[in-house]
Amino acid sequence: MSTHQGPGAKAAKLSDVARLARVSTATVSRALTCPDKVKPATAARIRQAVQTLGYVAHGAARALASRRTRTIGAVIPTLDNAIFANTAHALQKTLDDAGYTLLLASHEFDADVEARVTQALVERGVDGLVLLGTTHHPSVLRMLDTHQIPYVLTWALDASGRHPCVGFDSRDAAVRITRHLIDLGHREFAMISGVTAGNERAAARLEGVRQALAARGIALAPERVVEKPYTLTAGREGLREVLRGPPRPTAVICGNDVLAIGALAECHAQGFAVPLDISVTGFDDLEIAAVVTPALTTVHFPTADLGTYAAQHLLARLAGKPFAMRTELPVELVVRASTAPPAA
Amino acid sequence: MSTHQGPGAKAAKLSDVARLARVSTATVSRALTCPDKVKPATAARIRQAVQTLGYVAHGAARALASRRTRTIGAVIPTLDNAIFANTAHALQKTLDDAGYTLLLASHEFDADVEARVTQALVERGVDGLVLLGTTHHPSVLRMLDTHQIPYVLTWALDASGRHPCVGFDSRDAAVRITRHLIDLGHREFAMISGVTAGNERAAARLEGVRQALAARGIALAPERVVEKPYTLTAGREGLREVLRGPPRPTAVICGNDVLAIGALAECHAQGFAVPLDISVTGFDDLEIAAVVTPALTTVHFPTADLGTYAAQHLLARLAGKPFAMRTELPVELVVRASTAPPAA
DNA sequence: TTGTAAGCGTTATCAC
DNA sequence: GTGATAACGCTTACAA
Repeated sequence: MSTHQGPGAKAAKLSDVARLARVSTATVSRALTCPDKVKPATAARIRQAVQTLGYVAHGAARALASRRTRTIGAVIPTLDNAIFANTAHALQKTLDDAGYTLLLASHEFDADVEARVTQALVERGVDGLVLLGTTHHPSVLRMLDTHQIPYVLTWALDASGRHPCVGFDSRDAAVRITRHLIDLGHREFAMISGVTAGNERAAARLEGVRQALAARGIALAPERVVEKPYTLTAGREGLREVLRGPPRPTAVICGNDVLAIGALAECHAQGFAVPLDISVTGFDDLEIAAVVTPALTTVHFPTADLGTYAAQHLLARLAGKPFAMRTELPVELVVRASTAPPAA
Repeated sequence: MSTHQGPGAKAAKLSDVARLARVSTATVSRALTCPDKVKPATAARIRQAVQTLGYVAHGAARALASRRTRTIGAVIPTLDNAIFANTAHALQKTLDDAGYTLLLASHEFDADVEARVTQALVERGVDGLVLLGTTHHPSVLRMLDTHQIPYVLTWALDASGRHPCVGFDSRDAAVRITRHLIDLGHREFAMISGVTAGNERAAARLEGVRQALAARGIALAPERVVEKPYTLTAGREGLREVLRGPPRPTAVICGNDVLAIGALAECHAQGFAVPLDISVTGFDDLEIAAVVTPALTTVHFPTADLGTYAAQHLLARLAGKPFAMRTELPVELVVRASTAPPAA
């Protein structure tokens, strides 16, 4: 039963609760944070007073005195890509269950912006930080060190072994999907990559494709590689571009699922049968890719698990529990339809 | 040029900067918040000291002393739906440009959780709050009043006129789309609605459809209405369910675009030509709906603009500038292909 | 333009 | 178990 306050009633503070409950502020503070350290009767009186006054703790004061905010920051490239929103969602759920609040910031693939928003989060006093990827502005890691802020890198695996990380191996995934296509008999490849500048994941995927092809002696001509932002229309454009001039590629690998869906849409628009005339593959694999485009072969990345594990990693560290320095999540090659090349 | 700190160097505080710059803490504070109130030479010395020490302000202390956090909270149903992620993204961009940080919380369509996370944000000391929809737990509005926190309701328009809001009229949009279909000649309708419990937007859309049909004397049989969560597979299921038993509906209205895309996928799976055999319409209209499903008729909601305007509204209030109590954003009926009913 | 000093609302360390 | 009280790091009158 909540007691109604008059409109505009001034916000109560700890001392108000203390006065009403006829105890000291210290006791109220204890009752609020470790209820088992006060006598049940006292605790009840305090609870009652809190109710009556509609008391809500002042987070800043609490943070200043306790030197903890129960807040975790996450810096992601963008919320506009469902795949990151997905990770953010999992992060937020896991943290919320543990009584932590998530502070979310995005940088739209700009390293300077990333440094700025990270500093903003540090200023806000986050107890821990989730960073996406392994390459960061030097000032970022320096800040984390200076302020002794626990952090975890996600969506990638740190090769140096110096940073805690939970992620998957984009390059290896690209190698696997490419080998799969080669094994099916494809020889004419094209790639619609994400923009590799400032995006190590996009770069790793492109590199993996290149490497797997080179290992089998297959060339990937420059005009067969285009870099595009992660949008559907860019995927359509990309397909048109890699189709210029014969021979037509039989396998088009896309940097992510959004590009792949766009490419598929363009295939249909141009009258190609997929996967009969041309094979399209992608990464990330949103639910939508699975439902809308049954002809799509993808590497599925467990992006929600990523958020959950990253959160758990930080929570463990904050609780002083042991934690794995490096967690690699498995990725899955999802073949939904035959992607063999058309008979020549 | 940043000076490197030894690893683990203790975080500097304002007084350290003051000492190094040979000024008082007050002057440093001023230099940091209103640089034009200190002599340029002093400011330069202070900047230098800040650089050298890698000083980062302590947000909690600052918030406690200044009684402002430069932080805005937003409570949304979920990040899992791209449409809300979209609004969140716009919010965050606009706020970031103004030097504010966004605190994001979601409640998964549970009113109690909403109350809890809102309180968490109030505890964090948000300077303002963005709330989605007009119906909220009573404790939520009471808290905002008690703490005098500026807020704005979004994604809906407040009928009472008591709350600042920026949104659109879901019911009216539903009426418009339904009338459009009636005018084309449809008489057999079905609706795959979102879950209306705890979701006033879903309820408003269903109500709008019902009302427009009733106004023209068209019945919507109970078995022609199913409520589903906003997922693609639910959309497929929904279509199967409303198809049970003749006569087959010629027009299926979906509560949002995700359901609509799922329904379309199921139409294809069942061999229906869309929009020849059956017409599918939806709301929200993600980019993906436009690219992947050219047969889809939708009402397009400007969800990104919503985030931008909501942020601007709060920023204006915090700056003491005038602001519109109620902002209605226009929605757009997007017809991408004929949706006339099949000849009987 | 700059310095002094009194808070801001908690928590935490002591005694009791 | 509970109560004083000194921090916590910064802002902001007010004074100089």
